[in-house]
Amino acid sequence: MLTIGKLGIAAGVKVPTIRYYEQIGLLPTPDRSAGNQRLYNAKAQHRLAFIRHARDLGFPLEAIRDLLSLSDTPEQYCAAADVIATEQLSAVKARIARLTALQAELERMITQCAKGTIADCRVIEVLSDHELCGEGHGARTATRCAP
Amino acid sequence: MLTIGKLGIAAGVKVPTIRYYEQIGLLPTPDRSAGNQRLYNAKAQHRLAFIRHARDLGFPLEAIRDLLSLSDTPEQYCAAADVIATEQLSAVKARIARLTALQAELERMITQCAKGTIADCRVIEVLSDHELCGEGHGARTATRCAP
DNA sequence: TCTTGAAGCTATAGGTACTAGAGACATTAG
DNA sequence: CTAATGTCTCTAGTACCTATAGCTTCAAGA
Repeated sequence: MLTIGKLGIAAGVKVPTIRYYEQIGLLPTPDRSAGNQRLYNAKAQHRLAFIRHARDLGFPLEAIRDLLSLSDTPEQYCAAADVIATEQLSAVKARIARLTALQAELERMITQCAKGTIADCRVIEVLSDHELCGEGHGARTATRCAP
Repeated sequence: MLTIGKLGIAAGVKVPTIRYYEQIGLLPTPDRSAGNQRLYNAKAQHRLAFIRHARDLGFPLEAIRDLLSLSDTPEQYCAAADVIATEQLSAVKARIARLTALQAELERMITQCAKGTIADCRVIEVLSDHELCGEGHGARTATRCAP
């Protein structure tokens, strides 16, 4: 059984964040020690690691709640989870493309910087170019710049 | 000259967000029409598209402010610019590494989830398994995905 | 020209996902 | 046993928007 601090280290999540996840119902209320401290088992650690990775992937907490409920009721089809994952995948690919372009421009700037001023800074041009977006623009947060 | 609504459509940013960016000094105060409506030129549109893309890539507004200062003051000393660019470059590289790992994870998820019910679906397992993280996972804070 | 409906204005409040702080109790290393 | 660290609850604050209210301006059709 892990205390909340150990769990946080194991899963890579800060302690107040764990308590916050419990508060909003993403994590079940854990057992308590004689001194009222939270005690977590391996299953809780698994669940928290899942939440943390999904957040890293850009899933909003509500989507994570849905995914968890799908796994909590395994008789359901997985198509809903697959749809969410596929959406996130295209968003991730678009981000990688734009970051790679920005990386190239920053490297060019740093090289140029070795010789004079940055009079021809093109950072804005590089990152304001919609060509790197894919297509649709102006959707909502999670899927911006991704079909 | 664009009105704020047209600008929002062009750059993929909601109208209240544009006003918010102006309020916090990320966008300069624009000209106004006779009837007090904001009017934007192509330069403002470029700048807003840049902000939006940088936000999409996960840069905090303060980092964006730094990046914009590179192009706002091209005459500034290269040393200062170099510091900003180098800082941002390492942030960009870390993001690319992490996103690439996450892309692999998502692709694996989708493949494994292609058929069947949640009972066979390894979405939760894959996403809670630190072994499948790859490198850049946890770049945001030093302690995430700890051993 | 009038009108009507979308789009703009300011100001304020609310939302998501945390994060930090205070002050008290619990646990553990020396 | 004591000192240091960890955990408890609670409240408040942050970053970054987003929605609402109540008003004014603009543009296009009758």
